Amino acid sequence: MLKERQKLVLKLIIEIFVKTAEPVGSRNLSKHLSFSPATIRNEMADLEDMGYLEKTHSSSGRVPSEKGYHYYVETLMVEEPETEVDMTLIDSLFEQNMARDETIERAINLLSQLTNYTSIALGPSAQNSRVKKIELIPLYGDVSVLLVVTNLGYVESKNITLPSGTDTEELTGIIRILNDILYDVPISQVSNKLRYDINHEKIKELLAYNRQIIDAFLDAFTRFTQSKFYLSGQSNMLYQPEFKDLDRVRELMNFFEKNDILKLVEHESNNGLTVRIGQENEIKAMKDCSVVMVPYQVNEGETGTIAVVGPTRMEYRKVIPLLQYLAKHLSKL
Amino acid sequence: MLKERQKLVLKLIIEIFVKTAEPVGSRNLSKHLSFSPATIRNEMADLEDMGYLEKTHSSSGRVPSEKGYHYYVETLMVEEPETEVDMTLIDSLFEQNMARDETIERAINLLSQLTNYTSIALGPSAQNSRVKKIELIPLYGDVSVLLVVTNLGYVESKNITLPSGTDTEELTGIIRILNDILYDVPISQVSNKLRYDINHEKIKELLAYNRQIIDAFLDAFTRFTQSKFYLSGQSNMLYQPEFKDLDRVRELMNFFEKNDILKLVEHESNNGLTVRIGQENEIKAMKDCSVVMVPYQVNEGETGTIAVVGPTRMEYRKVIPLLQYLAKHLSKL
DNA sequence: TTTAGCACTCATCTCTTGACAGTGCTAACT
DNA sequence: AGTTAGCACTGTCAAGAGATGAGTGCTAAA
Repeated sequence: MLKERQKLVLKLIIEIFVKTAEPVGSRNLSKHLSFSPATIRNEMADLEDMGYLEKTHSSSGRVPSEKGYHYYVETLMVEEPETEVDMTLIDSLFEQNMARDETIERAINLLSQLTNYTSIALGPSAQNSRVKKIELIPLYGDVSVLLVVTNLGYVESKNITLPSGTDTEELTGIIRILNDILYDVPISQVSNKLRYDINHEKIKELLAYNRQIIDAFLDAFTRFTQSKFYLSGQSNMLYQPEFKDLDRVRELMNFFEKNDILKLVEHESNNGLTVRIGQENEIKAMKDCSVVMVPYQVNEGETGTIAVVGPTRMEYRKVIPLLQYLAKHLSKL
Repeated sequence: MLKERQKLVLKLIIEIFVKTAEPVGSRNLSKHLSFSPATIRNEMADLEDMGYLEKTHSSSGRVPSEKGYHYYVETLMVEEPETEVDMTLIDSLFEQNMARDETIERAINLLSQLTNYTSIALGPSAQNSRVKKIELIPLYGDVSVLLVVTNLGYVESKNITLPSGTDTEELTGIIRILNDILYDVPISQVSNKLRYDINHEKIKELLAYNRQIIDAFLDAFTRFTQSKFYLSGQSNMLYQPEFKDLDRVRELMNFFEKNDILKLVEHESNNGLTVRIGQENEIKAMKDCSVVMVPYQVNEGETGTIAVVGPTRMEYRKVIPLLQYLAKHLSKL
């Protein structure tokens, strides 16, 4: 158990380090505290022994350890008061009443602007919705567009070229069959149903008729299962002093460019706030980085995630409330 | 007019510099040529006087000037023979017969992989297509989804909440009116038509009835006019020696992150290959960068652009044929 | 016209040095 | 006991001094 004064010192060190990114020395600390540098040095030595602080070299000031950050986030941290102002900015964004996709995108942009870190949103996927209606609309020549609409309003389309001279009535027949088979089937089960439920007489009929339509379907459906994702403020990281080394920058930017970030954000079983500090995200490029993520719920079973990626030296007391506030807003949409 | 030997020297300097990114000296050149360093130095001095070469400092080797690159691209350059191999890779990508969006995305990825530069594609916009069909499909409660389909198969949708207790028949009536008014109207004119053609009796009726539907429409239509765009291989630039300076990196990454790249790629009136070398793209972040772009045509009036961004010291003789080859393929889709 | 030779110019790398920020420890003070 | 002043010690960082080397321009000879 930490003594009160130790807590105070730890908190101060973290908050100063978050601002300056420089190891914090006893002289510097004593300006904010009513103890002499020597006393503070003793406390720091103790905190280091307990694993809350580290040194960058034998005669440097102290730097928080991952354990230190954790303790800070869990017990020491108090919400940054200025965050209130930022929240009104979020409010006003939501007042504009835009389409959800755009709202998420703008929210993520705002978030990375407010925090100066990188923001990520994983949109809800259509995977949990069910087929509502399938349509085939003739366009020109032999080309038609296939439409699939789900019960939550997700839409996917794909152009297909039918064998020339296909009978229109026959087509409407096919579409009717598809609607019969697939109505109210969850998106996640459609491809199985189409592929393996071949015993079904009607599907046999269909396959015999035109393989291409089925393929177009499968294509459209796989697109349903890919949830959109938004990324903003990557370049903010370049202004963080921990990325003054070009190799680190390359590593990080490569990482952002790949879709590996998805793995990072896949939220934990625990469905509230998750804070992963430093090494905990096992990705090499994310050394010295932390991820804070919060799920949001859009509909029954439809959940997405928003997250902020920053250096371990992150303004948790600002980021965490902002993320939670944003998630609450998004859930209300 | 350049003498043959001068052309040879210029070409060699450019091709060596493209590989090494180091100023090219006379001794180095003489290894590839059957003249002594002194002779070559004389030619280089002449080429510098004519503005094809530059020095980084008084006693450094030579570096091509922008004028030098231009001359190279226009007259000296011969297609890199290995590009053939890359083209078969492009071929095999197109054999997979994916949806167009995905094809473009994958093509751009491949392109940045093959070149080690950054690739951009500007998808064709739906702006030039016409309204084919409008539908309103009830989902649950008072929520319906609005669908707009164009004659080329573009689809946009938007969920709307209708005033509770809206009559279904009334709704189908509204949709019929909208279809009547907007059928075959070019997307680019829809919003004008809806907004200013208010004299039209039927629209008056509609507005009186429900403002929300109109807004949903306008929203869906504005999304039609935004052409998708694809960006890949940003981080490739970080491995180019011209970006060993962090400030440059920040500038460039910022630029990539903003949608300003669109401005860069907006293709010229001249509808073939465009090569913009160095300062010609007036954007500060693009100092020392070149852009090579080629339009591709998808349908009557539907054109997009693909482009490669790299350092001025770019492998033009590889990039240009690849881009053109890719554009040809995309046009065939 | 070509080439060898030479003096000269920068950029770059390494080594040294001094300033500086911070620590741990000891001894004195409350 | 807990706190504080003093001091020797340690590591980082920036600036300066050579030393090295690649490359040039110019001149004079082949």
